Amino acid sequence: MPHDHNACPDCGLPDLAFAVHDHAHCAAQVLARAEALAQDAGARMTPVRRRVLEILLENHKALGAYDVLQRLAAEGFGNQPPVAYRALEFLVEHGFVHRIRRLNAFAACMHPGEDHAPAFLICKTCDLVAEAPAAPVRTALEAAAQAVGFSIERSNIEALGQCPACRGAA
Amino acid sequence: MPHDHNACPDCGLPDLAFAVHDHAHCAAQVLARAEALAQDAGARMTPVRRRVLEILLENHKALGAYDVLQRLAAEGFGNQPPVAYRALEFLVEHGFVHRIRRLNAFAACMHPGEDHAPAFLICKTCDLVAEAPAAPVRTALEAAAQAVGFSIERSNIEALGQCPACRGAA
DNA sequence: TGTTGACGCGTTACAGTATAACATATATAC
DNA sequence: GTATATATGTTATACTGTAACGCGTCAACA
Ligand SMILES: [Zn+2]
Ligand SMILES: [Zn+2]
Ligand SMILES: [Zn+2]
Ligand SMILES: [Zn+2]
Repeated sequence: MPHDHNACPDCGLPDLAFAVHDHAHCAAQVLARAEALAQDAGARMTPVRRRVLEILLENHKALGAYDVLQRLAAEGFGNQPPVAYRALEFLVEHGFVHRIRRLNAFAACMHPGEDHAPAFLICKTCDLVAEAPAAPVRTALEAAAQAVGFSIERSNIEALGQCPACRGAA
Repeated sequence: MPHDHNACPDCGLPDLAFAVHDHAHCAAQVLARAEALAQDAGARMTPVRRRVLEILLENHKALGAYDVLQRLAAEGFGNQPPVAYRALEFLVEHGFVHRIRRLNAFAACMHPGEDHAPAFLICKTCDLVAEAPAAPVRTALEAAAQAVGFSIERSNIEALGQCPACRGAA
């Protein structure tokens, strides 16, 4: 039986993105897991790729490709768009990063290796992005598709609103 | 009691986008309804706006803003991006057009005035875009958000895959 | 009826996002 | 150690979206 999707597998804290938590720990765990998974898959976690993941792991926000690129350039990596886009593409393909279409941006996956397809909750006030467990949502979506004979390959479910903290402040 | 969301309110054909149907009739109905709704709302359906809606109603596909613009320019309207974007913005705001984020494109709403928030089924083979009734999906999404204290304001649910016809052909 | 203010449209200019194509360097496979 | 595949850097360009200004039109109102 899998553990609660929305909890840190190590410290057990629920609701990671929106709750206060030891994010250094959170990020380190995810990075280590991603490294191991890449190793297992025979994928090469090169310096640029690792660095991009680290940058995205700095907080639970989504960054545009050009934001990432700016960081990379400042650290001596290439300074042209493909440098960022290629690293991001690799990370997305391997499930280490999610693409948030509504924001034209990318966010580190907080549950790498769990083969999930979460719903993204985007706080319009603090910009935090959380991955919500979306199994029931996908089931309903799959049913809706099946009703008209459509077969789903990939899907994106994104919600814009307010996180608990920002709602409380308002 | 509302009629079946996925049926033509006039001819009753289900599964409009993917099923063969009299699309001229389909488009005319939707256009007429949109005109009436705009009238009721005190919104001005100007020539450019009407034309953009007509263009999007030509088939059940999504068009990029620049595709629309090209059509407009060829017909003597302005040929600069804001012309297309402004008309599209108006149509989206009034619920006559949906924005498909995954495609950076826009598709005519086939159920104007029904205050719906559908899931979009995008066929990667024939490019048709269908609106699937998504009430259960939204309910599940709402539940997932509520579980972490998040309040949703807007959301987009988009699925990429194959429509029945294209799946049959393969 | 003449003024005025809101709105829509056209245009210029620019900002932001993404990819194609080629050259170089690096790492794996044999 | 060479051949082969993979990754990186770079140039150039394509695609998507918006800010800001000026003009014309239409409706409200004095
Ligand atoms: Zn964290
Ligand atoms: Zn994830
Ligand atoms: Zn139709
Ligand atoms: Zn619709």
